[in-house]
Amino acid sequence: MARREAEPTEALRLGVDRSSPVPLYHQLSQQFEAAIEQGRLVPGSLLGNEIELARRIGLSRPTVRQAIQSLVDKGLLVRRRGVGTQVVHSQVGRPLELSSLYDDLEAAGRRPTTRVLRHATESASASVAGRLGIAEGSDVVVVERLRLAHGEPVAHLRNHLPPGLLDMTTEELEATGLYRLMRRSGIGLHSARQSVGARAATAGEGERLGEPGGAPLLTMERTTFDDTGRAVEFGTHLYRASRYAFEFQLLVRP
Amino acid sequence: MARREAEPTEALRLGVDRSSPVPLYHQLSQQFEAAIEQGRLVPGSLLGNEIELARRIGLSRPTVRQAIQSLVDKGLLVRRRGVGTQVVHSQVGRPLELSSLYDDLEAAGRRPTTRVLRHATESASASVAGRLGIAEGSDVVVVERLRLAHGEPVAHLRNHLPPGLLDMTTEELEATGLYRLMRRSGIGLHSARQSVGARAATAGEGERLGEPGGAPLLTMERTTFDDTGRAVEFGTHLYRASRYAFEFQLLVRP
DNA sequence: TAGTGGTCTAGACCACCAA
DNA sequence: TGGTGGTCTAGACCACTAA
Repeated sequence: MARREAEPTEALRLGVDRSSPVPLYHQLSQQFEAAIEQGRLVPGSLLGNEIELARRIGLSRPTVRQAIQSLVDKGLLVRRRGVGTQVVHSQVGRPLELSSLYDDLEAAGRRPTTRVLRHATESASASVAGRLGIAEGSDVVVVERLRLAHGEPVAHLRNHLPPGLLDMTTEELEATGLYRLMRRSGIGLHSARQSVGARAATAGEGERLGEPGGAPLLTMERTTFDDTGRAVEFGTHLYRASRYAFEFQLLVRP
Repeated sequence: MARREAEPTEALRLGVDRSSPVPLYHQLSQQFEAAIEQGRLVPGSLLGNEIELARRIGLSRPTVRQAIQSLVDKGLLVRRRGVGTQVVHSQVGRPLELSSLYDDLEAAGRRPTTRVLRHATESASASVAGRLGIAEGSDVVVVERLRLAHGEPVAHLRNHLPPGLLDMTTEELEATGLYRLMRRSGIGLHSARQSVGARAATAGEGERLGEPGGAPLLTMERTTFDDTGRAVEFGTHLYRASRYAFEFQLLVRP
């Protein structure tokens, strides 16, 4: 006997526009994603089998699979052989992204501002040169910034960049975040290696950040790579632990 | 004129075993990955075009593409339309994984051991119930452990688990990590929401961890979900900042 | 046993990039 | 202008799950 349960996707008006330059699988995955986000596809509901889905929408099965796979990769759907494809049971948060403090603060409505403390070119120390994969003693751009939220210090950011990579003004650095400037100038950010730790503030660090000496600080070191694998930035950052924590969502690699 | 450069993959002895139960695309991607790791494919080298590659190995192009795509997802390869597929220029570290302190310490050769301080069932507080998605006041399993490396305290771990999920003994908890126990009992870990911060140690916390009161500690809160999206664990952990930092690799979502 | 996703094939046309 | 990856099709057989 055929298990004839209500097929939630039947009410979804799925379809694609073949005259659009947007890939068909992407159009489809966006429709599924919107339906999940708006609650039209509730957690646990089945998408229906791929072959029937493909027939109904007028696509081939591989294309439908590609759409579904992209949402599985995002953690929104789960596939079970012999069972079907379901919406995951609980709300998954934002997927992990290369976090930008500026964007994080702005998204939280905390009105980020930046004070540029230093913006210069100097010769690379061994440690900086090693992180950026350039020769020791060659030129590097150094930027030190104080990041504030609602006028209160949140973090002290020190970045080293390879020379000639990014032509930015101090005004631009005060108006937005470093990652946005990079993306805007066509640098394709790809990955980053991060180390997050903690230590007590020195007297000078405490003064800059508005904390007493010895106060706990979050530390982050990060090297960011573009999509050819070249280092485009090395950062050494200090965060007021009383004002900031890193939040992120991890997906397990199968 | 045909650009006839040395084709590094020609010396790679690529091939698949069709009698193996391992998927063909997976066999192929493993061969590429091994070649990259061993330096037989150096950064920047081209893989050769997909159609020719498929012909030489005796696979269809989609299968070869699937193999390549999995390495692109891992950050080992870069595709450029009109150019080809290249090995990324710098060695990328381990991809981001749901980190297990036990595994991290073991991989670093730091001989992790565990002392179970508490292993009991109690009724869920509002905060714990909310994180685990269960009713307030219902039973939860609580585990408190001290994790040591080379006999020195590194972290204090407190976990809450929904009842009936995992039947573990105190001996098992002393012998291995919680994630390994979960995987061993068939729980498919899927994702986690983490928050990492810092604060000063209280006198009691300092005593347990071998730090003076007021010493900086790394804090982590984590809720872990299985592949149906149900919460399987909520943890509140304290790490000695002098002995431990989180290291991880992030990939930017395209 | 019936139904599902997992894998694989052999083509096709298009969009982008470098020379 | 030629070569590359990006997308798409219409099938096929297999492995796993639930009943």
